[in-house]
Amino acid sequence: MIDRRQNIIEAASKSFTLFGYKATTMEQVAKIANVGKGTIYTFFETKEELFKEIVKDLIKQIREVAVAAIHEDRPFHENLHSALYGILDFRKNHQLAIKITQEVKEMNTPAVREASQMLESAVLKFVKKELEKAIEKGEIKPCNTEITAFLMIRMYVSLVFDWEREHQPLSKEEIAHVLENVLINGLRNH
Amino acid sequence: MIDRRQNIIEAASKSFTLFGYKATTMEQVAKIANVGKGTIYTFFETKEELFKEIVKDLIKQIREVAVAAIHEDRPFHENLHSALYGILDFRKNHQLAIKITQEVKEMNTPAVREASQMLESAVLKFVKKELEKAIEKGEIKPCNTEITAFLMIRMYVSLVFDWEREHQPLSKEEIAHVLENVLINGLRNH
DNA sequence: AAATGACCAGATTAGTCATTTGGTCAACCT
DNA sequence: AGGTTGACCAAATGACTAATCTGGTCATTT
Repeated sequence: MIDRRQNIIEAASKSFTLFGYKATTMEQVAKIANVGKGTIYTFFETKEELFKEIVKDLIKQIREVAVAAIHEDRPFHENLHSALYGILDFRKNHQLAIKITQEVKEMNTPAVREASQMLESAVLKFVKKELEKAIEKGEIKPCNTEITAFLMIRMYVSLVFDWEREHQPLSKEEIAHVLENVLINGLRNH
Repeated sequence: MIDRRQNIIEAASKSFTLFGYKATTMEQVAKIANVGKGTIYTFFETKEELFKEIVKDLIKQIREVAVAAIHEDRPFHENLHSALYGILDFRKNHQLAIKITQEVKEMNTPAVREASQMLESAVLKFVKKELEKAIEKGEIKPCNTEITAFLMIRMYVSLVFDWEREHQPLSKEEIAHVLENVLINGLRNH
């Protein structure tokens, strides 16, 4: 029990992942972390702050996944595809991310909704930056990067999460193909 | 009180619009329609069937709006824009459509969810047909019309409904502009 | 023959109260 | 003395129940 703070974070993370934000009690976290409940409050002002700390870390991990998917020498659409797909794949497999989305849908806890928005906004910023880089390189034409990033993410989320609600799920390759044809090349018949 | 059936439909429509599906009682409908409760059941098997009848009519109206927006001599993207925008504008202003979306979000009543899906699927079919027509005419290149229609609708809904959750709402012209640049022409720098 | 509303079983709701929980702080180690 | 703790509190929660409501039926009325 050397680093009590880290200990608490790990315990809380476990509990949030397992039971969600609302169903996690501070006493539960204290027990898992092997500390008294009061100790938690010497490191974190509130339950919410503790949660935010963990979400911040989650966002950091996501950014790492995205950055790792980018190779400066590859064409823009390939990079964007692997980055976005990586992000969504991470989110699809990361238990805490799943719990957050679940909880925001079925109980709409304010703190959880806020966390979810922060997550979204981090991804938006990332895509926007990539768009700007691509425009500067001349790979794509100038456009409103805010709206375009927003749309691209929506499309990706739709393809990865929503499409399979009523259809066969799409493979990574199919999604890449759709992205390139619809978004990059455009539908127009040249 | 000549056409009792129509009378009931109108009363139910009023009530569904005002209070939503769940909060509408058959007795309420009977009272508004000036008939006995039993009479409703001589025309409609269940509350759900009555609701579906009304939704069917709503879909018909939407189709009319969309069809009216199409002019065969205009380019594909203009038609699609005015049709989709017309649909969403209708939906945004039609009280019953609003109630349905609200209710499916906050109570998720099965009958209402189903109605919402039927609505969506009707729009999807419409856009898909328009895409096929445009491909045949050679206006756009061949593509998976199902996925593409799905994506276009998602994009439109995102732009019209979701974007303004955290930004200035977009004008009709801005949306048309984004549609043409992102979807039709593509982002690639030629 | 068509329309009706009293009626019923099952669902929903309002109200209650005991339990739980986030957060505090005086006592307690070390 | 400074960090740690768990008993403690007000507020929130949720389990439970009684009362009400509602979709649907059907014997009676018109």
